[in-house]
Amino acid sequence: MTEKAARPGVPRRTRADAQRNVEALLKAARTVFDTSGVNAPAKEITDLAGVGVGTLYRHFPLRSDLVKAVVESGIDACAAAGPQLSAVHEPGEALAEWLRQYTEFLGTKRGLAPALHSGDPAYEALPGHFLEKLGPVLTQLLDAAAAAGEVRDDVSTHDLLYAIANLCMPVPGQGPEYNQRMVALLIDGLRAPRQGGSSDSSSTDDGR
Amino acid sequence: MTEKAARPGVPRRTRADAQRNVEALLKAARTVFDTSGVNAPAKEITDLAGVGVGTLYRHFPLRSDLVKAVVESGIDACAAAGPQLSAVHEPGEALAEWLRQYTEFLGTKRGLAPALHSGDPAYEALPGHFLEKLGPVLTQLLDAAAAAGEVRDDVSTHDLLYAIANLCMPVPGQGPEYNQRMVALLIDGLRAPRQGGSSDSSSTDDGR
Amino acid sequence: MTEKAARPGVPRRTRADAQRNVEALLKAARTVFDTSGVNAPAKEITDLAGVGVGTLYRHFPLRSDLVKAVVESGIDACAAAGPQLSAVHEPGEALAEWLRQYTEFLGTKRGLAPALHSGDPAYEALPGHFLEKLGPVLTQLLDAAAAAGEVRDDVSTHDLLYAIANLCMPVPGQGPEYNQRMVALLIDGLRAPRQGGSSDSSSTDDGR
Amino acid sequence: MTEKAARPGVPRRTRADAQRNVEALLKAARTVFDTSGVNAPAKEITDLAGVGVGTLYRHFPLRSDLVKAVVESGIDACAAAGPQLSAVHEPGEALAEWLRQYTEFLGTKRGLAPALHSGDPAYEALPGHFLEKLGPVLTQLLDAAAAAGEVRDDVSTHDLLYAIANLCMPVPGQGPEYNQRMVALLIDGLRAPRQGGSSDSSSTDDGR
DNA sequence: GATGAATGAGAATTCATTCAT
DNA sequence: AATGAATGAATTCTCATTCAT
Repeated sequence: MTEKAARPGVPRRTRADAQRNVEALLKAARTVFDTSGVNAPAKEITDLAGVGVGTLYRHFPLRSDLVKAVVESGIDACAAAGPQLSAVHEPGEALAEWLRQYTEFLGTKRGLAPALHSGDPAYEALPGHFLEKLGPVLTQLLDAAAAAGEVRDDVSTHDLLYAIANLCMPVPGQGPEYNQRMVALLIDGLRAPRQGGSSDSSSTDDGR
Repeated sequence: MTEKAARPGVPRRTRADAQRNVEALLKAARTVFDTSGVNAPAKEITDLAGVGVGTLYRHFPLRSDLVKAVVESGIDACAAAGPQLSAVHEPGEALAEWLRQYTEFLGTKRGLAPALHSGDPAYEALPGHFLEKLGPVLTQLLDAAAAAGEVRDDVSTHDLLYAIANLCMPVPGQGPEYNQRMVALLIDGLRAPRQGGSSDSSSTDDGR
Repeated sequence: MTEKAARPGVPRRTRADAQRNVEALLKAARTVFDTSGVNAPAKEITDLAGVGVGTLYRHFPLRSDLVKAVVESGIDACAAAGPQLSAVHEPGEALAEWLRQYTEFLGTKRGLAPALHSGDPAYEALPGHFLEKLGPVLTQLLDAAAAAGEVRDDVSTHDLLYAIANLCMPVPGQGPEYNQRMVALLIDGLRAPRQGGSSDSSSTDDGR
Repeated sequence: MTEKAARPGVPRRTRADAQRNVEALLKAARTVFDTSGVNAPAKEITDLAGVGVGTLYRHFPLRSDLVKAVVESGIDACAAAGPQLSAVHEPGEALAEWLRQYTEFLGTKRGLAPALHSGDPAYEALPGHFLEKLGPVLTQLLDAAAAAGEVRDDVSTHDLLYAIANLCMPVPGQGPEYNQRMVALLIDGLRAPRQGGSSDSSSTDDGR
């Protein structure tokens, strides 16, 4: 029990290898997810990472653990951008810009989208992680912009986070710039005075 | 339905059963796809349809055949709505209304979305079917609205068809009305004068 | 639904094959269990039976289903012997003889013993099956013998069924006749006037 | 314990730790064997012992080494009891009492029984260890009792050692006292005048 | 044409064992 | 000596697909 301390010269270093493996796995997973989807055989990932399957299972016992780790990588940077943008832009523009960055961030994780929509209960928790980290950031931006009258106030943080995530799904024959373009369209809709539809559609129950 | 009569010399008596089976399979597939995704075990579908697996394979040798059939069911009605709407609405509103109907149509096929984004090459052809049938219809509406200056002219049929398909992906905790709401936002963006960003953002390369 | 009836000439015969497979599996399982224990790889059994693994899983989804089936095969014959013996023997001898036959029956299932004692919860239900079928039979014999004063009355059906099952566990270097011999010893103990220990042992807590 | 002193020239300092580990492993193994069987994952044992897997393998390279060590722990005390009992009891009672103590000893190792009956060749040697240590002791007692006419003379040491080991297998819903009771029954049979079966069973080939 | 039993390839997962630290 | 990360063989189980009836 006290032996570890009793051997000061052995700082339990092997961790470096383990860390390297975890990173290799993460990197490989990102690649493979993009290539073959989140349900790609574990072997494909470990082969790419150059480790044995056992190593994958040691660090990520559940497939969803790996997915989660991939999802979460980079999310902090995205969250951090919010306050910074608020500081240097008008509320509306800060919001728009953050959404563009968010879109870009999602472009990084294209292969994950199917997992989020797979319906597999194992991934049910994933969106929560997004919300938890990014929700508060976006809420801040959204509220500020709404308060300044620069965007409509009937769209929630949650609405937006998911709508954009949806718009970021890869589309055959199109790259990330397509998604940026569509998101821009949505943002325009957000900033435009609410239209809802002309004359007769105003009576339509459009689910709002 | 009229096929029996179409082959006078062939007393193909069971044709009615086969037809009934195909329909049962289609119905079951729609349900199961929604519930368990497009890769649900074949057994799940055949059990629900009340037929043997063999019957499924006879009519839909490839899984993608079944998916394709499900995708295509109802698409004609959606396509037909275009001209009708053009006839009774202003171009912009006709477009908006058609997109709403398209959204509703997609709501019918929620379970299919993952297939479209699965990356599985077997489903690569699916989007083509959409485009083929619905593309011309939407193009007509879009061009008319753009010509009338009611919508921006830098968004293509293809762009829109996919963007809305993306926005129609199911979101946890939300029903179809959520998707309608987000689509409405996109439509607003489409009808709004192009903004691209406020003053300073005009210089920003916002990916468009 | 009514189609089956509509084709009287097709009596759904394939069952013969299935039945043959089930029997082949049961036979193979009995052999393999004896050879390699109840936890032998499924492949070993299916190879011996000459069927694919899938067939094993179709008929016996759980390993314990197979074990149970093996356990139960032959149990009815054993149960049936009870009344017959009662009819032609004195109570004490009927009991003894039945226990001998029970021992012989267990010899048939030597490989199963470890399963019963594996502690694996999957097999927890197995003893129940024994009890259910054989318990009543033995109870009858035991009560009759006790009533006739030919055996002690402080040993229950349950006690005996398990004790003998235990005594029937294979012993290295010994065949079934060893087990018969030990069971005979137990039976002698059962028929002997209760001793509990001589004079001084009467004060011993002998666990009874 | 006294080993340090036993090797004067070798300043083997860590010996104490090693010893402690071995003991911890033995204790843990006993527990785990009882709980999860002899084939429990090594990790389960090392976790309980609070050591790394490597340590387990250092001291017990083969699983059977560990099992053997567990089996043997306590066996000496059991062996030693024989002569003591002979000294203070009549031959028959000495034997009976020793068998009771042996039963109690086995109760300590309940989890091991499946190993002995697993058929796994790795454990084939185990029974030999029993025999080697306890055989001579029991032989002495048995011979004395037989010579005194207090027990039948057609049951061997080997027979008894195994029969009782079998009777000591855990039975669902029963504790060690059940096993004591069944062993007592066997002992009664041993002490009873040989019966073999009444009149008519004498003609039965009852496997003896 | 319909059925469902059989097949067997494929994927997940576990765990004994090795070995670098 | 101790540790625990890494490995990968072994095994289970599932399911798409075929095929005899």
